[in-house]
Formats: sequence, structure tokens, C-alpha cells
Amino acid sequence: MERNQQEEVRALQDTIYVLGGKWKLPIINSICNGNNRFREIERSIPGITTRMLSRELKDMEMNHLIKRTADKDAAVQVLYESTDYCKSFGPIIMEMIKWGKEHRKMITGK
Amino acid sequence: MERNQQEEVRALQDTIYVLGGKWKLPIINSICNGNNRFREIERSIPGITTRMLSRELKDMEMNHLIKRTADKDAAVQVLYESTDYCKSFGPIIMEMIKWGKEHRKMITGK
DNA sequence: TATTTTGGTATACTCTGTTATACTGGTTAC
DNA sequence: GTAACCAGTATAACAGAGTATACCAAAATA
Repeated sequence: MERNQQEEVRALQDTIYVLGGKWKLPIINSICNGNNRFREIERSIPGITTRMLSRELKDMEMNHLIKRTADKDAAVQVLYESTDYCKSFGPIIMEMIKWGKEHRKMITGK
Repeated sequence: MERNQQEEVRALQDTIYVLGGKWKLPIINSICNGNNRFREIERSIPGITTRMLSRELKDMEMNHLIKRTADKDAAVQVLYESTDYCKSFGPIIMEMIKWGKEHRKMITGK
């Protein structure tokens, strides 16, 4: 139980490190929801600026969370896609959405 | 599906707002794991400073995430306990621990 | 009686995530 | 042809989260 607890804090802190900040989870969620154009993702996340989206996308591409495709000849030149690795955050996001919904229900008074 | 997606981003952002920062989740986790003394919590979270713990605990008490009890006559003077509200983060924390463990397994090469 | 532990506070500083605003070159729609 | 849209970059500035270090009085322990 001692050893176990230490392992769990570490795991928790690792996850927080990877998902840190205001934007990574909403971006992942947006892309997984089918938004794959830059402006599309931007519009789908209230409050985010072009700059933050640009930076986070680059960061997440470097860490293989997403895949960026640029094809000059294609109808859609730039494409963002989620990787399998990215999809592994699904359960976390689901739980957070669930919490957020219930929380709002509570403070709104149902 | 349109409306739904908007609601989900908002819910996600609400949750991120409440749990923001490096320390809230580890603190919640620690207290829920039975650590209820100040120094006990502090020791259970690698990297946290006295100052951050103090600040976060105050903040979380104000937001009814935890309950602080100070009893001059008791054997243990100061006690931190998790509220039911706090416990509602359980599923999120569990998923994050799970992710962190598997992630470490992956990069360590199993 | 001396030392350690407890539950913190005080001060000062760093750092970077985040915001704000403007701009650009290319492409598509009207 | 021009207006709007795309995928971003450039520059500057700020707020506050987080770090580092020292210190304190009271209680427990040796």
C-alpha cells in the first residue's frame, strides 16, 4: 500500500505534466470530434487565440499526439488528425466532460 | 450534434478550470488516500512546497473541496478531510492514474 | 532539557503560459 | 476584381502560478 501510493502519485503527476495547461485537452477533444482544419478547431474552442492554438498544435505534433498533413494539391491543404496515442486520453476526457456537466447542473440549480 | 459539441467543450473547460494547476489533483488524491495531516500530505506529494500546499489547501477549503478542522484539545490538532464534492473527482483521478501507469510502461519499454 | 516535528507564514524572485493586436501571403467565393 | 476565408507568424506585454529559502511558536519526542 505504501509503495502503491507512491506509484500512483507519480502516475498522476506524469499525466498532469503531459496534459498541462488550459488548451491541450480541448484541442484533443476537438480533433477527435472530427474537426481537422485549423480554423475549424479554433472556432470550436471558446477563448483560444490563434497563437495558442498554433503553439499547442506544434507541441502536440512533436509529441506525436496529432498528425499534421500538408498537401499542396489536395482540396484541403492542411489536415490535423489524432493518433492512436492521442485517443488514449478518451476516458479521461469523457470523465471530465461528465463532471463538468453535472457540476453545471448543480450550480445552475438543476 | 452541433449543440452537443458546444456543451461538451464548455463542460470540459469548466472542469479544467476547477482542477487547474499542478497540485490540486495530487492533493485531492492524497487526502482521499487517507493522508489528513499537513506534513503527511506534503510528504506524500513529490516536489510540492509548503507554500503551494498551504495556498492550495486554503483555496480548496474556500471552494468546499476539503474540510479543515482545528481542535486545540484533540490529539491531532489540525485535520484535513475530503468532502463528498471532492470525492466526485474520483473517476477522473482514477483514469489519469491509469493513463500515467500505462504511459510509463510504454516509455520504459514495459 | 535538547531536539525534532507540526502547521504553517514572509519575502522575493522567476518563468512561462496566456493575452492582445496586428499582419501576411495564398486561395476561394461572389 | 474584390471581399472573405485559410493557415498561420510577429511582437510585446502581463499576471499569476510556481520556486527558493528562511523563519516562527507550540507541541511532541528523546
